[in-house]
Amino acid sequence: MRLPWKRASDIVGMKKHKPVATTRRPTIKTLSGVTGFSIATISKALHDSPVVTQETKDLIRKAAAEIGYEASMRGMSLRTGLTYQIAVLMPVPAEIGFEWGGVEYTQILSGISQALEGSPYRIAVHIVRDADDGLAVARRIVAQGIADGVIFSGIRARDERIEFLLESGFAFVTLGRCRSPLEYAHVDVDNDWAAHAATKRLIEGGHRRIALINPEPELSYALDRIDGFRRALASSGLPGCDDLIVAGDLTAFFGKSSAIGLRGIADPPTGFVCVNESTALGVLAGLREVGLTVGVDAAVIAYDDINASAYFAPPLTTFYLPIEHLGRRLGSFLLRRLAGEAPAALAEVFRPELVVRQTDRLGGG
Amino acid sequence: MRLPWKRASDIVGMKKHKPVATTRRPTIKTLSGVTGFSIATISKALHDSPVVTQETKDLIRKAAAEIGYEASMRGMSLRTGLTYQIAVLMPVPAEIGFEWGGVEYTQILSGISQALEGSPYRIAVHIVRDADDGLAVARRIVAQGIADGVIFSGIRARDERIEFLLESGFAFVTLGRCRSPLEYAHVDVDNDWAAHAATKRLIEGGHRRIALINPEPELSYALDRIDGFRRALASSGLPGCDDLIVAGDLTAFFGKSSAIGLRGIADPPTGFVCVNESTALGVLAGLREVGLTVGVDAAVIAYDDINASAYFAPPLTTFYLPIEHLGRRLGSFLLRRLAGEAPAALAEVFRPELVVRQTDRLGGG
DNA sequence: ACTCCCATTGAAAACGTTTTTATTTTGCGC
DNA sequence: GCGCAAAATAAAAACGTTTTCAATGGGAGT
Repeated sequence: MRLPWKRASDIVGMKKHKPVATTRRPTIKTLSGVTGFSIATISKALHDSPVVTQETKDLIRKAAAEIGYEASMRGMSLRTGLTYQIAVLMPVPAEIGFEWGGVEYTQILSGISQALEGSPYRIAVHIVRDADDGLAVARRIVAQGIADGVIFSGIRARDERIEFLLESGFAFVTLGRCRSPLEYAHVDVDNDWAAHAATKRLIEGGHRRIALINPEPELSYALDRIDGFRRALASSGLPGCDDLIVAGDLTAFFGKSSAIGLRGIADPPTGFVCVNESTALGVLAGLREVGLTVGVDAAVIAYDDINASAYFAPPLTTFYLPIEHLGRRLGSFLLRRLAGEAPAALAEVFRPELVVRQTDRLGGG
Repeated sequence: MRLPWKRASDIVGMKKHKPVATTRRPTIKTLSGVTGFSIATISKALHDSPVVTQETKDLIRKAAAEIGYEASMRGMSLRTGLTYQIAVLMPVPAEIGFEWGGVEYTQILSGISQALEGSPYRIAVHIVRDADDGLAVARRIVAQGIADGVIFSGIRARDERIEFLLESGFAFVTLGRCRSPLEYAHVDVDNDWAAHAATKRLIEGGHRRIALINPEPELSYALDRIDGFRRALASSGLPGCDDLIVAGDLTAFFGKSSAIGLRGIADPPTGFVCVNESTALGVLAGLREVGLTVGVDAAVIAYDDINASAYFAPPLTTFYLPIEHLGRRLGSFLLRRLAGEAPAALAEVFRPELVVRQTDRLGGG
């Protein structure tokens, strides 16, 4: 192993403009000198240990506040083995290229960060290419103790990351559920319900041939949506539309090419259920390109996008879920997990809110 | 100061399924036992110090690789005073609400992360509400040594964060430049040029009244764009359009209401230069609402968005810049800064690429 | 008054590094 | 073979905590 990295002390260009007033930040020893108590007592006092008198605690806390003492993360970290870091696995496909759908993570991070406010924990972002890479990163995080907990998404029907983390007893929360009957902290969206509702809505609008623009089928929530989609058709006594289910990445390009392709087949779809806003935008563009705007509707199940559907032409009916909420839950669940709560209690499934923006009736708009 | 946070060791629900095979990860002492060398020699060998024989280095490195030794970040951190963390200040307005434009940070993070790959540094995301909050966070980072360097954006004409960090000698890189003549590492976009080119293009298309949908005027790049905008009009001998410059947040809502408002005044604009895709989408929606599609064009200067303009109706001409590139530069500049390079050498201004998608001619489309 | 115990506090070790200083080994000239 | 400098390695201190264990004190019970 080689560490070709220079230390900060080596850095030449970093001239400290205030080299004289170099008052190092106070340590526990400084506080010991000020108060006269030993560092052991001080540590205990600041941690509210029952063995130390209330009077002493007050004294020490007051002094700490006065000299502006804050425990050094580095010292704590070494001693306790903790890092006070929450690893967030952010999926970024290797080849981003010109288009990219992965737009929702800013809000997730924002939500998590809000939940972590006031705690000593910080977010550390780890970029992962795919689920396999995610597993590798998770392994490294556990093996090297890089973080105290992990948050990740893009859950697959059978998810090795979940299995591994459960086995190693590491704290984690997922956005999404796998299909294995495992017990772990998670936040999810009721995708089955949303897909069912969206499909049902189009059926009630008179559509009988409905397409489902879905994400890659390894993803757990892709299956959930297929379930809801099929259920809606079946319960309405309509023939299944499995031939109109397409799966791909979440780009507008995929939406567009799917729409064009599907409109070219015999008995083409007149309604589209889209996985997110990007694909919906693409579908609209595709329909325009083949000269269709009336008689074809689209509904979006967008719980992870920029909520721009209102500005599309035509405006789209969506199932909206402020993903920041989910992020906040992810963060607070992980904190509670780290505090010792059992994972069984840490689960929540959100139902997105229907935002009606079009009539969804065949020929309407 | 009180630390109400439990340790990992307190956590009850975290049963280790493999309590027996609890082989702690090897430390430098383990390696010392294995090789017979002292920990001092080992440390030096792994850091490629010239005082240790090549033979010994090889021996130690081989042993290290065999037992899978990796230096503990915690130990290093305490000793060196470094954290091996890069703080990225991610701006998130307090009230996200239903709409939100801040969508680009995922790509920035991805780029930075790519640059950091192979280095011991990791990204730590810090959410900030605004520039003032950013200053407060920067102060805390410096005072408490939370990170070794900072990356931030949303630079203002006069930016206190830059001033503070320069003064304190802390390593940082900015996305954007302030207008003060200071020397610091930065990455930026040639906003003046882009605004000039976009405006010029609309002028050549026959437009004489052109609106500029701009971000809030405290931002440095808002001023740059106004400069380019004015310059284009002036050099074409056209009267200025300062009355058509509007400033606001980067949401589609702002774009829409601006377009509607501007089309309502006397001598309304027929061309729109938009700050980003969200506002452009809003402008299109607004123009639709007032019954206008022909005779009015829009150009987008979008270097920070989802690149969906191709799917708008009509498709928009944009100035595109893959922001991930900028992110990569930000990361590598910070690494070089940390390695001691002078900030003067660490500056790069990108010129976005024109992507023509419409004729931009008055009446065309 | 002498133990004994409990309540506080203090001393010291430990976490895993890096770095300074000291010690040992080697090579060389005589 | 001896002395000495130089080269290589080892020892020890330090970074800032937490935690175990020891020490001190006072009060109650006899």
